[in-house]
Amino acid sequence: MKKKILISDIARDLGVSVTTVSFILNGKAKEKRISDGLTKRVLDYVKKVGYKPNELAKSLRTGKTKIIGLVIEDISNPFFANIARLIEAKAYSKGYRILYCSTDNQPEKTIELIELFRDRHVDGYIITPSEGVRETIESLIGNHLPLVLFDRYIPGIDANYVISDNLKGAYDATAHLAQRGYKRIALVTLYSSQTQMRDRMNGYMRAIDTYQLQPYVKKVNMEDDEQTAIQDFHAFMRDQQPDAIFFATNYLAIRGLKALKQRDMPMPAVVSYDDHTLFKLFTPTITAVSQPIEAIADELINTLLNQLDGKGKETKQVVLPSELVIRESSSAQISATAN
Amino acid sequence: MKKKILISDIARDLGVSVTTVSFILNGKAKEKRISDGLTKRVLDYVKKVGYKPNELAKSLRTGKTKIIGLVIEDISNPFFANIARLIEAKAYSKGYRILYCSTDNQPEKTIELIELFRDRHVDGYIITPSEGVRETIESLIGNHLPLVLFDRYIPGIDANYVISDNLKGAYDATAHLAQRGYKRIALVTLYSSQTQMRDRMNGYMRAIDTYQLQPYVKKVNMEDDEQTAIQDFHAFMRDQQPDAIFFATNYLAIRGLKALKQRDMPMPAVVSYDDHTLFKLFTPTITAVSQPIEAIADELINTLLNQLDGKGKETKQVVLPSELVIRESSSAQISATAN
DNA sequence: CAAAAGTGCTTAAACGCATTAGCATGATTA
DNA sequence: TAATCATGCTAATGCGTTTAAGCACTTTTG
Repeated sequence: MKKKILISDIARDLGVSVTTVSFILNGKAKEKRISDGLTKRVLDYVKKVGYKPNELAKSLRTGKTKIIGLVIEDISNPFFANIARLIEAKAYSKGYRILYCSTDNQPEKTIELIELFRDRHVDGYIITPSEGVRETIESLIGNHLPLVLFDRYIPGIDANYVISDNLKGAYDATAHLAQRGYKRIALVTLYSSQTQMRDRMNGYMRAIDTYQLQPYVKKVNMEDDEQTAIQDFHAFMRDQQPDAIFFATNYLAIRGLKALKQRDMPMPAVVSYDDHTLFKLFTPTITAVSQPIEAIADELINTLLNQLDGKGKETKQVVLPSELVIRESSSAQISATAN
Repeated sequence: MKKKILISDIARDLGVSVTTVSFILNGKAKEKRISDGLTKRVLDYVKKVGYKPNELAKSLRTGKTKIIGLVIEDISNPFFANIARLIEAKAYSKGYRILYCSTDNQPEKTIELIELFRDRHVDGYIITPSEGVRETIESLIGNHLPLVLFDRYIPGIDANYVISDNLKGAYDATAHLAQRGYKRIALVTLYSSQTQMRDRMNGYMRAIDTYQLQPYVKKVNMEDDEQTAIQDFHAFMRDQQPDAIFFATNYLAIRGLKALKQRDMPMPAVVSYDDHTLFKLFTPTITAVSQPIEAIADELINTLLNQLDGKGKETKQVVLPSELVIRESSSAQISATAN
């Protein structure tokens, strides 16, 4: 176990001061008018002995950690996992690393995690805010900490955010079902007042109004265990007999499909908010409102990097269009044969 | 933006020394014989003003960061994402946080990431090693840094690892297909000499021998773009006409299913190594070798925590059983009707 | 030709905390 | 009564960096 080399070792060995070595290492040789000869000598020696600065000491001194905190609802959800992946790649290429945690959308956990990151002095935050975190977010903004929210925002707070056009996406999905001739179009969503859910609900309602249909809304409690949830869903299907269902998230869709499969019920038409790699492999293939994952990740990391560079004083609020990907599950034919 | 409170502020305000406050904060009040009265007074004041120590300074001084580095092949792969999720939860409850990065199984990236974590002084490592990282891992072990490998190991290195029984899992899957009467059972795997792939190949081969069948092996290059890969796969299907396919990973299975779907070919029987939430929703439902995700995560984090506590001097190598989950995709009936 | 500016470095003070060694007091012991 | 000990705390140092300020020259400038 060879002992760690310090900057002072370099300085001593070369007969110069620590400061000089530090300047050279941080690319300030020219600025600080250090001779080319010495610069080269130091650089060569550093490479030769394989010296690497202690990042902790560096961070303590500079206040920068080159770490971005990613506070995300659930890293095992493909939508979030894919975005995380893209963010990670982009951040990496800019010299930033990602520290992440999943919140399960629980307020206490979210708050705790944000404070944790703050203790660690992360340079910036990318957050999917749960409910009840208004004060925490306000405090970050008050302290001028670089921050971007995504997937949802907090009404009344002037923060950067990147979301998809939930209202239009939900409207399009519902309108599509209506145009295909479905009359009893249900929405399956969460008990949640978060903006993305609220907007999807509004989009659904607007389409229902446009086509003068009756709304059928089933709200699901994510805390329920799977059995309860499935029974609950079966009851809803039995009572309301929808001929089409719009699921407000991908995991609701997956749960719903599972429940439908179990009971071998007449298969309604189905649309899911959020696409999934496997939806195109289902029988029938599943129609989905696909969010522009690359664009979201790009906007997120660019907005954050801008802030980190000191640019971007203005807050930036980005709403990206979602695209309705029409597949078999919402076509009248399939539905007819399935019935 | 209120100024950050320091430990020295607490000390000054209370008229005691920084040392005393530090002792109390670190639970050494009793050990250092500090009076109960003062202890309480300090604790109360700390709570009142909401003081939080600077974790960076703490880490610099103690050499501990309370961070675990998770170097994983691909966080957007559900198998890894789910394990990451479980590890995160367990680590969190023990006061550790997770810093993660995806390697894409590229050696240079893996090495770079490990060194990065080392620079950041993470306390421990959980790694899915790519090929060509032997020296890096040896160096970690040589420096007595707590470390657990998973999903695969590095032959000849005495490191902790947690893997599933790939050989038996692959054998069972193949044997299952053979017992169902399939004669032309193909293996689709990667160009890779990593242990998990090697063992799955060996398991397949052993079953092929047992049932005296002919092997049909298709190796896939993950660097190929999707179109090339699909064409390649179609060619293999055309030439070899397998009646059953065992995919060595979940993403190979997904790619394969996609390719099969595109061409509307006669559907072979299918088994995938690694299960997937959605496999039970497919038509037909997909038979899979399911790895014990919870057990893997538990073993991983426990082994690491033990090392971090200074216990567990002995290296620990855990092989957990995989379970064959039989569904429709490998039943002879379905296959017959699909043909 | 004196003052200003440039040159190529170094000194020393942070950054915020943990920790070792030690010091002053009063109580106990011999 | 002096030596010893327990008590309850503090001074001082170290962790590995960055960086503002400075130093002793030489060169340029007005």
